[in-house]
Amino acid sequence: MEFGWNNRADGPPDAKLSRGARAANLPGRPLEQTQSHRAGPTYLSGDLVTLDAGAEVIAERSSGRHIWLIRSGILRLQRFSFDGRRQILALALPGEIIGYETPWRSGLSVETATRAKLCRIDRRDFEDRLDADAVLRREFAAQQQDHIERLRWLTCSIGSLRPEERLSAFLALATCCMPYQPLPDGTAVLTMLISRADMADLLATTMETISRVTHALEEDGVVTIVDPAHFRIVDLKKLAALGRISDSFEDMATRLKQPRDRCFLRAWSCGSCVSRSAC
Amino acid sequence: MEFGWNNRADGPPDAKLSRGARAANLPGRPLEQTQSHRAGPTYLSGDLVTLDAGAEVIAERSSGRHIWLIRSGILRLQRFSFDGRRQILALALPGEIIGYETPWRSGLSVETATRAKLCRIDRRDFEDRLDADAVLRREFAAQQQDHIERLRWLTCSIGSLRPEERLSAFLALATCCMPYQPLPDGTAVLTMLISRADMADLLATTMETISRVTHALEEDGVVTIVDPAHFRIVDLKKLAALGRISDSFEDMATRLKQPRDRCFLRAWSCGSCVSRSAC
DNA sequence: CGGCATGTTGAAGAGACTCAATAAGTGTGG
DNA sequence: CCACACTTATTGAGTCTCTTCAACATGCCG
Repeated sequence: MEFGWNNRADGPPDAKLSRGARAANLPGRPLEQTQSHRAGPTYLSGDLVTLDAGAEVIAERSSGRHIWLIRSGILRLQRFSFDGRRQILALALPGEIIGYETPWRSGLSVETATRAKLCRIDRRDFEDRLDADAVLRREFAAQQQDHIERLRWLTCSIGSLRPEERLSAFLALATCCMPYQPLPDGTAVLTMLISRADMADLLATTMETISRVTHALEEDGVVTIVDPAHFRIVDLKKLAALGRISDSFEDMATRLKQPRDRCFLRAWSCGSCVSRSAC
Repeated sequence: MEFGWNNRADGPPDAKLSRGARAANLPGRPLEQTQSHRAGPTYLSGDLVTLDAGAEVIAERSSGRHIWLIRSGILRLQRFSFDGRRQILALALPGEIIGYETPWRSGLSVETATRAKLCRIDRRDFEDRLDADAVLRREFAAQQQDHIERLRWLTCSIGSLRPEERLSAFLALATCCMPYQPLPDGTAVLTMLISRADMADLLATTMETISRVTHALEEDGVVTIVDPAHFRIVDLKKLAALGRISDSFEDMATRLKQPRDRCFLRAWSCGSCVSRSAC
């Protein structure tokens, strides 16, 4: 079974499709709303929660009593610096666990970057389960490892690549974890699920630079901008080369595409989740 | 027992003391030498190895069969980008395990940043031991967590701080893991064990900028440059504030100062190591 | 239609890099 | 002990990328 948005019954709704994307029958991107849908103590353990984009999932100073399994959507792990600037440290994808970071002090917070469905899990529960189940343990260790490697990629990119190179790499990798619909001519259309601001804060640059660089890539004929949320990837190989990840692209792609969710989703498909087909 | 260089019998030799430092009776910094002392398959498992600064410990494409316990000295985990530029992703300190990164492909390598004593351990051995010993397992997990947090700090610093701020934070943190000798007047002298080039490549800037910023900090009266390898820290609080880590300094300091080595050093004090007092 | 959020474009300025020259310190040889 | 080679660190000048700030465009929704 392949892991991909195109095969999902609960893919993003078509509500915010631009004219161009609607005509081409492409998936739309959910609307970002700053609706602070706080995760209060009202949800039962294992309960399914649906949040709009921009909702706070874990506050900077949180008890850390709960962790979250992502069923759909994308979350961002971020930190605000003294002057209000934001650095996104990681995007978390469906099937991944987020919030297990030890004592939740270091000024990190987690928000939804898109509309998302989450499963809240009690930390104690989670640890007990992991202790008892070697398969889960192994899966979780693999996730942690993936997390570290992505963070290392990010650090190296920010440290020694130019914004254009970082963005190229990001777009190339995004084809592995965002809707990516092939076209008859061999190219394919990527649906960018996160906002320009999120891209900028992940890649440690500004919205303006992202915009400029995107258009520069279009000039170079590597991508075409269908509309702000849809890029036609003309030359994925070249994109990876520009992003300096030609060598590691296969590896990174495999990990991003992995059906990470299987065992966790099975493990926590009980409770209120089991009653919904979306799970 | 406190973790500190000043208490160590095997601290850095005084051979390379500058005039100023020698007069003040400060510890010296070992000489950087590009002597590529490859770790061949001749060492026995658990064997103690002494390497000069600049020696390759793990090559970019390594089998990953061995991991290393650092007994003294500092190692650097690094990656070279396409144009030969280097990004240091982490410094590894005494008591820490390095080289456990899964399949050793992603272009990472490990070298000594100072003269170092290492203990080579067979990966299988290590894993078996970890499986059997909950204390070791916990210690190792804590190390991994520390590693992630430091990497996150680095990412945020590079992403949203200026070189001067990054360096300030680094100097403040260095007081926790490099020789730091208090003076009667309340200030203290930090011995910088790594080279300007390493500082630059860790903080994602250039040697020139490091030099300029260092002198700017001296202008501001936060530090005094005794000689290239010795800084008198006049105002540690202000340094941390400049580095934007006032809030988290205590936390980070505690973790850097932790006697990380105890259980690992005990666990692998057998074999050839036990016969040397340096262990 | 107007309000609002998001995204794009332009112009100016600053910060950091590059390149090059110089200084300081170390080790070697005679 | 000193001259020499060599590494490491510092300083200077010029350049350029990227940010900043501002205006403008676009799309969505009431």
